[in-house]
Amino acid sequence: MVSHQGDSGSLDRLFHALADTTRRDILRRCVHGDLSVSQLAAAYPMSFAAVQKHVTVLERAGLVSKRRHGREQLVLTEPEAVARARQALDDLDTLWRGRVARMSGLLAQEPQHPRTNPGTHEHRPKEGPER
Amino acid sequence: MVSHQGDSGSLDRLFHALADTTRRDILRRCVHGDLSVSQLAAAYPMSFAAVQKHVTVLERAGLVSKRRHGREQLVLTEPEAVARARQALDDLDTLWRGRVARMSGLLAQEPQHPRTNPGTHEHRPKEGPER
DNA sequence: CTAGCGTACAACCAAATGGTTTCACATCAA
DNA sequence: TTGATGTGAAACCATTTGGTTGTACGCTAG
Repeated sequence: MVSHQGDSGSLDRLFHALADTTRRDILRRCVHGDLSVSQLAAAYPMSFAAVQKHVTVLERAGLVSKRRHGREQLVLTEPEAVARARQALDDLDTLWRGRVARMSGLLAQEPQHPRTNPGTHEHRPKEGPER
Repeated sequence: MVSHQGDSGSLDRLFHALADTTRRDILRRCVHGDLSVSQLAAAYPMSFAAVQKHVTVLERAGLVSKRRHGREQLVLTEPEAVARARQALDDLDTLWRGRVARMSGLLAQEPQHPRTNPGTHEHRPKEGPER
């Protein structure tokens, strides 16, 4: 497997869309698909246009679709896009697991290159400076 | 159990760090943890400082850690952070699945309350200049 | 010790982001 | 028809991002 993802730009858009609290909240609210953009907008302390932009970002990432209902647009989250994002993370994890398996497999025949095995690595050496 | 993640800002940082092809590639290269920042930088068509900034973004998101080896800094990806991101996606998916189950189960006795009060939903509306 | 490498950080710049207000256009209700 | 409502898109602004170059500093090699 390790499906090497085709389009990196689409993944960029996907993760970028997920990288905002408001947008993730919109996704959560729209699993039912019965909220219009304006109903959605009423739930947030920002303008209608701002929420509309968030929805547009989600739409271009494939994370939601819109369905007309009269003059309203009902927003519906697309679980397949979420699955695509998860697949990318799974690929990373698989890579990591592969590394572990390979390490334990080669441990016998790779007799300790002086500083190859870090052993216990400490967690979070320090907090990076504010940028 | 749908662990409602505590810090939204940390998830923002996580997904933002993942939303760049170069950074995802760095993550892939650093599963083995034996590459220094300058070795890493040699692999990309940009300056050392640019790669260093990418590493900093990954570090602040918790996706990599650095380990000093002499005068070099070896970069190591942290699979636990990847798991955190995946957990967030799983929560979304669970929500979606729950919706399907609930719909087929409760369709008879839940006659569509038109609009749930927007104000009562906890949303954590981005306190302060967090962005 | 001195030279050089690897790293960190600052200053700077163009472009993108996230927000605002405003205007235009459909569509529904009366 | 008239008017209110829902949506979309533009212009604009402040801040962030992603890149550059330059400089300072720690560590290792000779």
